[in-house]
Amino acid sequence: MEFPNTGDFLAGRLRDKLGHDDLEYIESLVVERREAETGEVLLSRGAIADTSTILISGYMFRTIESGNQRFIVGLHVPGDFVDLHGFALKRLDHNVVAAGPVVYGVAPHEQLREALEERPRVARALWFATLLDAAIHRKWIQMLEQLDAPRRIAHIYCELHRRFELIGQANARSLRTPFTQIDLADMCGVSAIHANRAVGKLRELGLGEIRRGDLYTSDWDALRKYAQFEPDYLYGDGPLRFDQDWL
Amino acid sequence: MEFPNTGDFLAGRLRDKLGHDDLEYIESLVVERREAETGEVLLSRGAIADTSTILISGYMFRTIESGNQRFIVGLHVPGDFVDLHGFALKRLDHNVVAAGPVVYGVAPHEQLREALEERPRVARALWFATLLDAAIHRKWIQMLEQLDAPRRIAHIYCELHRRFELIGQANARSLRTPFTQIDLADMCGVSAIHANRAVGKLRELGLGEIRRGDLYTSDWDALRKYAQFEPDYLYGDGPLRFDQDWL
DNA sequence: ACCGTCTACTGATGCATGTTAGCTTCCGTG
DNA sequence: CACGGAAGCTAACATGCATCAGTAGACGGT
Repeated sequence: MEFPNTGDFLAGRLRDKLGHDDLEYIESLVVERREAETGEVLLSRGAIADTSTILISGYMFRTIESGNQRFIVGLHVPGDFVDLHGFALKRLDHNVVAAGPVVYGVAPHEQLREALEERPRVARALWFATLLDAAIHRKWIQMLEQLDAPRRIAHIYCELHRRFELIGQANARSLRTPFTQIDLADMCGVSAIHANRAVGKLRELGLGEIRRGDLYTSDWDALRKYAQFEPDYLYGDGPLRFDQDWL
Repeated sequence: MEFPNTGDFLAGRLRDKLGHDDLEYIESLVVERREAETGEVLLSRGAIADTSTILISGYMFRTIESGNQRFIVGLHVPGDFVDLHGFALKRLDHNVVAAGPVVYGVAPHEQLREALEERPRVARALWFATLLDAAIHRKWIQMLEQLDAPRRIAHIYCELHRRFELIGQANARSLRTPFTQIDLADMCGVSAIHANRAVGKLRELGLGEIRRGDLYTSDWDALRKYAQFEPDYLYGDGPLRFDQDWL
């Protein structure tokens, strides 16, 4: 994966929503490429940022700290802008942390502001990206209200798998992540011990084997059914399909 | 409360973020005022809307249905646009339901689109509103991951109280809502029976009395402490204060 | 090779919450 | 006034999950 101007690493989720020149334009906003290690805090709550960040490879967490405890409130996959909201809100209400080794790009707000003013299609695509984040948040709320721990874990992996499908990077029999069981626990709102039992239950049920964060399964459909996973909220190809005409 | 052109019922949360003429402009987008009864579904998942809705009085729920069960994933108070995201996403991923008797305004997308193009400050204020929704979603995720049922209920009332403060409608000793204990249960992801226990516990602890949805308390601070409520995420006056200069 | 640390895993016990069932109070309506 | 439905409430038992205690393997540093 080269950089810059390769034309295939950026704006993953928007890839088939925008024309070639808009995509190239978005790429051109990224002036620098950086790397970070597991656990590195890329953006801190309360800090004022003058750049926005796009994830190129790896995973990032959105976390909220509260009394020595960490809560994971969102996940990001390659191609996601992780802090577009920081552009408009100025100060972030949460942290952004590297879930494993990551590569990311940096886009100065100054140039983003210019983009918003001069490229209405790009402006709306970026707005769409933040609205998609909100839709995913809502699904997590429902997931936490409805599902028990094993199903929450299954749902998270199903969501990630679908998100990788949407950027053409899904694998038929596995999904590789750097997540520890502690990470899974912090996403699901359960203790690490219980996350371990939940992982054990998925194995026991024959739905999937999670080893060092990597999920191996022979039957995604069974896993999706178990987790009651319905992908509509990701605005891919289903009934809620994102309306391209609008852009 | 008259209509239209009263200048004081709309854009509650944006009131002190925009100038007078921008507020008037937003008001002018609302071409019709309507009413609805408890439980009425104002917007259905999957439907295509050509208008956006602003809540004038009462409460609305955002709900997701799943297998005969209803999950409440968000709340709205007067002055909130409840479906701005419907404007950009076209199809909604969830329902919007009247939590009690409501009055609301309707703004055609056509005019909103014009507003976005001709009034960059208004466009950014509306974007801010959707980002604020997302920040609230994140807080709910954390709340569900961290708190037990009594604290979740307390947190929800503290959040509502603060949101009413921000639009100048808070009451020092009470907060009136039309919520049933079933509604509270569906917000907290617990059974109705357990919501009842949680309400009983708050009463037992002397933190507040909830009767037919109305909360009476003599000590908001104690309630906030119990719920570990930190209002920063609402982007009011705290350290995360919304940056007016930016608009 | 040794040590400490991090991650995965297991069992025992208690609290939080779900489920089922039945009862009461309130309120609108015939 | 009688009635019925919806909301609030209570009890008894079952399950989910937290907590505490402890073991074992992987890994990096010395």
